Amino acid sequence: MKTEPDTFGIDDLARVKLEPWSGVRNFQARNLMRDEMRVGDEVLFYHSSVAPPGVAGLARVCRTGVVDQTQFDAASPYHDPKSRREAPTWICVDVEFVEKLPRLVPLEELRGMAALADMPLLRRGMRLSVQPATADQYKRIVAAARRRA
DNA sequence: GCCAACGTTGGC
DNA sequence: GCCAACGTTGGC
Repeated sequence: MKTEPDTFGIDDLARVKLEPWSGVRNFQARNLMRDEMRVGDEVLFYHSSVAPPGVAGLARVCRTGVVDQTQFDAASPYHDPKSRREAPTWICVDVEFVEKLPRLVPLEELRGMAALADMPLLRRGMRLSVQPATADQYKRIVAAARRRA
């Protein structure tokens, strides 16, 4: 899951412990949260729009089928006037803090890892804020962070 | 700040 | 349903 640390980063998640992943307004990303994620799924917490971008920490899906309340909030930048309460358009998940990695694993380093060649994150033009990763990719990134802390 | 990539919007 | 225009994302 990608996030801009200036807005909400791993330190913010560490502080609040649990956060509804609201504000996602892309159907593909919503479908991943709504249809693919399960309680207990491990999450790579990725910091974007900073130098350097990279995986900063770990989180976990702790609730699924969460109605994104910002869609009904007229004052929110994520307000969606077309969405109805009886059939909400935007469904997300709650994520809980697991840990801040001992070091940020930069995007550049991820690009250098052969085992990650197929990760959507590394594809050109990939902007999705929620993306799948395999268990193997997850383990390798965590291992890289611990190997050279 | 630039710009490539890509999603969304809206005219037709 | 097509597609050009536009807006956003996000690395650099």
